[in-house]
Amino acid sequence: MARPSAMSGFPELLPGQRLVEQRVLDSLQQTFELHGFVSVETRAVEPLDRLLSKGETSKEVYVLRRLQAEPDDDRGETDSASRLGLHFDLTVPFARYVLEFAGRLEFPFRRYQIQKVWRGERPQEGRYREFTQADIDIVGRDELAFHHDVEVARVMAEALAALPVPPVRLQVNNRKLIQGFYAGVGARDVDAVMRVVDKLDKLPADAVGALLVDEAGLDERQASLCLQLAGIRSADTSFVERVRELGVTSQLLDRGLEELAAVLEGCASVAGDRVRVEADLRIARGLDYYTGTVFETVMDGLEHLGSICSGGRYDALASDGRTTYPGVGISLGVSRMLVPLLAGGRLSASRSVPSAVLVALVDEGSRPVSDAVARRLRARGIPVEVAASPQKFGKQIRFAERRGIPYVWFPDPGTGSTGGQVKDIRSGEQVEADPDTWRPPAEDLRPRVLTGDAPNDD
RNA sequence: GUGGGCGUAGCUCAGCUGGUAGAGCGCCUGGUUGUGGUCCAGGAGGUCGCGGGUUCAAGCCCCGUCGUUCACCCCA
Repeated sequence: MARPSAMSGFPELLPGQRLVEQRVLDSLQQTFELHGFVSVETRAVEPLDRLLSKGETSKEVYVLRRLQAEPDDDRGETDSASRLGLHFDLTVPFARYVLEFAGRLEFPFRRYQIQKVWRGERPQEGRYREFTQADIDIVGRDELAFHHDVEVARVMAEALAALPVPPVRLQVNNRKLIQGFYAGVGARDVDAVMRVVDKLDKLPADAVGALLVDEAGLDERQASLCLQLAGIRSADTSFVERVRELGVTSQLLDRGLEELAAVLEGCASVAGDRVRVEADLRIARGLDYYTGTVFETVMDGLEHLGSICSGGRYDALASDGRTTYPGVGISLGVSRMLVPLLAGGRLSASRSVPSAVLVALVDEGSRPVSDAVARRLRARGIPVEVAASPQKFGKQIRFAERRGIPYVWFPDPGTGSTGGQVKDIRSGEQVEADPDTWRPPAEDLRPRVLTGDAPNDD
């Protein structure tokens, strides 16, 4: 069989890269759990009708079909309720999960979920057909206090700050604020205004202004006000004053300003060099189910990837017709964030295997001696592997070097498994050692994540 | 889904106006008597994505196809 080649949009990592990804996932899990979020995993498939109910994402869904299905037994061709599709995000499955287990969950329910999702899109950098998302959401029954918006932002900011990635900018806005403002200036089609304003990162401001007149039915003055609003950004609550200066008033606007200010104040304690939290009144999010706070996040120097982490407030995350479950959540695109950094060499692991020590093999006959040394080291939590074959020591050292294993242990068959010498192959230093007491420095125990910039940034 | 670029050794690529393939890196072996990285000397490895066409002759031109990549769209 011919050598298979990479399948575009289905990124696969090399061992050292996977090591970095695992570190990141561990870190996320740790932060989320520190804030009391519980892990949930949902099945990979949902009924097609449920996946499609959110709108026109239909083209993106991968459909599942049994190879042996009888053609005429395949009601699925027409019956979307019995057909299955792979989930394309974690929010839809979670909403279904909440409804299904509502009777056995405690509300407000806070969960994190780290899983693969699938979208049948045209792939490109940062955009994949199979990728990992890490979501946190808080969902309430009938109502959900606003302070959870602040909480979700703070948890994600803290999670991002702990990751070995470039600094990020968490941009926050509020749908009530912009909708209230647009209504306040007299826009008749508020959604149309929002859609047009959303084009600001693709088109120059005057072009967007023209579109506001042509497509959203605003007059010049209204369009100008909307553009001025979109231009407001601040890392503190000073945006409130600047919005007031535009002289537009509405109740909804007041509410939005209040909420957005609260999010910024609430995040002040976690914001820093690694994560900057700012109000950006340009952010709208295309998705129409957001009703309040909205988030978008970009990495410094990698803005072209788009948002790596977004979400917001839904008044109706889920509803069974009788009870409504409002929610607020953020979704981190782990693959979008990591894969370009790994591919560009900006993120790597100090070694490609967990082993801190390679125990050399003198000859096949003394393998039990090498195994015993390894066992003693492992008993104290030191990751160890034994050389595959009794090659010349030069070869065995090179074996370790290729994998980045920092230490090679030379057993002394004369003394059995209790002695030998250990060599730090980076410095060349070699000392007598006892496998029951020797241990590597803490920083060598596990592979480290290296963030050194390689000559490749975009 | 729409439009453009590209597909040559494991990797990154070169190959002039068509004359039956090259570099760097990597890999393997050796420079004896069990300690790598440097250096030196050898060596392995390619149906030039695939199919068809034009031509005495195609990696190079034409058509198709698949793959890949970028932009739009959408989004993580």
